[in-house]
Amino acid sequence: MSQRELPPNFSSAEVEAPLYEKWVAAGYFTPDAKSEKPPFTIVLPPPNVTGVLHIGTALDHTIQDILIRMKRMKGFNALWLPGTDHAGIATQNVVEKQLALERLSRHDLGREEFVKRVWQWKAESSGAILQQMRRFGDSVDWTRERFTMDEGLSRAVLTIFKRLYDAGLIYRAERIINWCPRCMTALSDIEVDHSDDEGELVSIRYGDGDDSIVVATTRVETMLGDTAVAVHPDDQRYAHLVGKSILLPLVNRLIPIIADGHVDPKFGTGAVKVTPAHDPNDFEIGLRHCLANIVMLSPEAVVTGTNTEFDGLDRFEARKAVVEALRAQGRIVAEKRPYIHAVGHCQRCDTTVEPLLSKQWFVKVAPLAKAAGDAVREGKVKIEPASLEPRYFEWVDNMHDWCISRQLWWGHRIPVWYGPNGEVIVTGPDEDAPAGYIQDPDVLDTWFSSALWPFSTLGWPEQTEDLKKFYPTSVLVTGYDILFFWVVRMMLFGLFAMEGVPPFHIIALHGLVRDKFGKKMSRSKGNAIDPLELMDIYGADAVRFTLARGANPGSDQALAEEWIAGSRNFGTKLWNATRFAMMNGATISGDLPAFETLNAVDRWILSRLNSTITQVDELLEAYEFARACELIYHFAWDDLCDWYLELSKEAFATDTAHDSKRVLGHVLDQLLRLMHPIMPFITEELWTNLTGGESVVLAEWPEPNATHDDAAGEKLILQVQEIITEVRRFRNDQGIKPSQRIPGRFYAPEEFARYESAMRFVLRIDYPEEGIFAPSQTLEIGKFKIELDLSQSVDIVAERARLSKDLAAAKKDRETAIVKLSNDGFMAKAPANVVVEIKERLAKTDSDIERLTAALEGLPSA
RNA sequence: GGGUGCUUAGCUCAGUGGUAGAGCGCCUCGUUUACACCGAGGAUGUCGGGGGUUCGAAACCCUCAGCGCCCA
Repeated sequence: MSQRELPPNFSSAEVEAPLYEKWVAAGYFTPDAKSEKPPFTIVLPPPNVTGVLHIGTALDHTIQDILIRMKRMKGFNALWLPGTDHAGIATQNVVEKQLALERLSRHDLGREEFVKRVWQWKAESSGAILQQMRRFGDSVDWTRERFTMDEGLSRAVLTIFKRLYDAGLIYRAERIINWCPRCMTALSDIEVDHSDDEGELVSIRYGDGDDSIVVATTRVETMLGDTAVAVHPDDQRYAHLVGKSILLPLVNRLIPIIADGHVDPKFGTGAVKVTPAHDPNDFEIGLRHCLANIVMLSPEAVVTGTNTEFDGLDRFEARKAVVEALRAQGRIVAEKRPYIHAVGHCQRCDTTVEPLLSKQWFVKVAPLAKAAGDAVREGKVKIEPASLEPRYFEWVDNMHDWCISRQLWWGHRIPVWYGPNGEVIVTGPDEDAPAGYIQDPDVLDTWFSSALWPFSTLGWPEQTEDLKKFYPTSVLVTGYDILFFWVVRMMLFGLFAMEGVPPFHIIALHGLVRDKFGKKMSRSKGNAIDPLELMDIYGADAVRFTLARGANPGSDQALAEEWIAGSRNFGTKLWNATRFAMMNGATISGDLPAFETLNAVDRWILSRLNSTITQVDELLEAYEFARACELIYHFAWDDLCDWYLELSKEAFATDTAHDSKRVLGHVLDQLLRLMHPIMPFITEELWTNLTGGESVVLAEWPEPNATHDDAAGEKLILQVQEIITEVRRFRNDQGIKPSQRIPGRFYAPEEFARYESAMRFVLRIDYPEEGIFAPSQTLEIGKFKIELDLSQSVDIVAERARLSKDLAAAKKDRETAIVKLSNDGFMAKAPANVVVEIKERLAKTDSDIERLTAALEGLPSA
C-alpha cells in the first residue's frame, strides 16, 4: 500500500466518471441470485423513455442509492433494478411531433409503420436519463435493466390481463370517461389535472309560463344532449312539475322533469339539466331513471348529430353560439362572469378534457383495493412516514373503477379478440386467436404495465431465480405525488398476482423539491433548477448531499444553488482534512491502541465517532436522511476539523503523536465509509488513497464500539473547548490579532496539565520567560486560570463590556434556577436528575457571579 | 364541501414536557505548519393570537387567524 500526496482540491468533473465506470466494470452493483446473503431489493421507479433527470428524480435517486449502498456495505445481497417506462401518450406525442415536421400524421404511416418508427426513435434517441443516472452515481445493476415493452414484461402483461379477466375483474362497458380531444384517447381519472379556470355560469329558462324551470350550467352547449331536468324529491317549489315534460329549447324535444335525491336543492335554482352522455353524475341519474344517452360531441369535440344549426361547430364555438341563440329567444335569465370553477385538463397536453360516454375496458378495483388497504391496515406493508397513511386509505377506500383502454398505437395492445358472431376471447402469452377474429385496436394504459414492475422485472410469470430471491422488494421509494398513480396500482396487481404477497415491505415517501422560497418549480416561473447544470459546476456529490440534507420524511424541501455550493465546500473541507491527515502520517495499519492508553483528545474523537456512527445508522434506517446528514456534517466539520485536528496539530508537529496517527486514520476510514452512500465519489477517492483498499463500495459498514463510549472524556474536552473559546473571545474583544503570540501562565487542575501545550498551540500563548513575565491580566474560566502579559494596555471598556455581559447572563441563569428550586411543586414532582441538574447550574452561576463581580471590581475605572 | 398539513432568527427549516437550534445571509478581525470552497469572534426570536392542562409548554388540549396540499 502506497500513500501519495493528494492535490489541494477535489476535481469532481475529472474524477467522477472514471470512478463510476470502474465500479460498473468490477461488477459491484450486480448481485448474485445464488448468493446466501440476505436480499435487499429496490426497483427504480422507471422514468419515461422520453425523460431527463430533473431535480425531483435526483432526490428520489439519492435516497434510493443511499439505502442500497448502505445495505450493500452491511453485507446484503443488494439489488437496485433500473429500467424505463414506454410512457404511452408521452412517447407517442414525441414521435408524432417529429412526423409533423415531415408533414405526416401517424395515419399516413399506418399503425404498423408508426409503431416501428417509435421503436426506431427509442433505439436512437432515448436513454438520455440512463446516462445521467451514471453521472449521478446511481449504483443500479445495469445487467438487469428492463423496459416495460420488452418481451418478458409484455408476457407479464398478457398473463395478468387474462388472469384478471378470468377472475371477472376486467370488463368492457359504456361509461363516462375523460376524453382528450387532442390526444384522441380516453384517460383515467388520475391522468386529468384539475385547475380553477375562469368560465361563465349561465342560467337558462326551459319551458314557458307556470311550467317553466331555470337551470344553470357552465357547459351550455351540452344542453343539446339533455334528456331530463331533475329536482330534489322534497323540493316543494317544483313538486307540481315532477312527472311532467318540458320542451327543450333549440332542439324542440320533450324531456321529462324527474325527482332525484342526488340534486342539491340549495345549489342555484335547485333544478339541474341532465345530460347523461356528457357528465358522470348525470349518467348515474340517467341509469336510475332509464333516460336516453344522447352523445352530441364527436371524438374531436365537434357538435354532431343534434340536427341543429350547431352541428359542425367546435365545442367552444358552439358554447357561444348556443348562448346567443338562447338569448335571442329571451331564455337567458342570468350570466355570472367570470365564474371560477374546476376544469379538467389532459395531463400530457393540457387540452380541456371532455367527459364523454364511451365503450372502454375497465378494471373492477373494489376487491383489489380492499386487499391493498388491508395489507397496510394489517401492517404487512408499512408507509413511511406513517402520517401519510390517511391519504393512502382515502384513496384505496374510494377508488373508482380504472379505465385501462387507450385509443393509442404505442403500448401493449389489448389481448382481446372479437369473433364474427360477437364472440369475445382473451389470449394469454403463446396463445393465438382463431382465424377470422379481429383484435381490439386499443392499447393499455401505461400504468397497467408499470403496476407489474416489482415482479415483471424479476422474470414473472416464470419462477426465476431472481424472482425467488428478490421478491418481495424491500422498500419502494417515491414522491408522495405518485402514490396514487403508481404505488397503489402496484399494490393492487402485486397482491393479486403474487397470491397475497405485497410487492414491498415498506413504502418510503419523500416530498417535492421547491425553489429557495418554498415555491413550486416551473419553467414558466423561471425558478426551475437543473441538476445536470449543477453537477457540472459542483459535482454529483454536492447535489446529492444537498438533497439528502433537505430530505425530511414525506415533506417538501426548498433548494437553492448556494446551498449546493455549501455542500461542495463541505466536500472540499473533507478533502483537505484527509489530505492534511495523510501529510501527517495518519494510518490504518496495525491495531488500534488500547482505548485506556490514549490521551483524552483521542478518546474524545473516538467517543464522538462512536455516537455519530450509532445515530447515523439509526437515522438512515428510519429514512431520516436530513438528520443523518446534519450529524455527519457536524462531526466532520466541527468535531474533527475544528477541534480534533487543531488540538492535535501541536503533537503532529513535534512528532509525539504515534497513537494519534492511528486514531486519526481510523476515524477518517470510518467517517468516509459512513459518508459513502451519500457522497460516493469523493469518499471513494479519499478512502482508496488513505487505506490503499480496493473500493469503499465494498467496505464494511461502520459498527459502533461500546468500549469507545467515554462520557468523562467528552466532558473534559468540552471544558477545554470552553476555555479556548473564552480566551479567544477575550483576545477578539481586546483587538489582539489572531497571529500575535502572548506570554501567559496556566493555573489548571491536574487533569488539564496534559493538554496545556495543545491549548497553548491553538491559543498562541507562549510559556513565560522568567524575569521578563509581568502578568497584566487574569482570565478565569471555572477552575481554570490564565495570567497573560499584554504588551499593550488592556482595553478597559471592552473588558468591562465583556464581563458585564457574562455577569448578566449568569444572573439570569441564576434567577431561572432559583425560581424552579423554590417552587414546591417542582421539588415534589420533577424527576431527581432534573433537580440535580438545576442545583448544579445554580452552583455554577453562583461561582461565576462571584468571580465576574470580583473581576469587574478589579478593573481600573475608565 | 370532506380530508390533511403548516405557522420557530432576514430566508429555508430541525426541534414530540426540563436554560430556544442548524444551514445560508449579516457584522468585526485575520496571508496561523490542510482548507479563503478557510479560520476566529459576534448580532438577530414575547416559537402566529388567545385560553387551558402541568411543578414546568415551542412541544399536549381547546379556540381564532393566515397559508398550503389532496379529494369531491
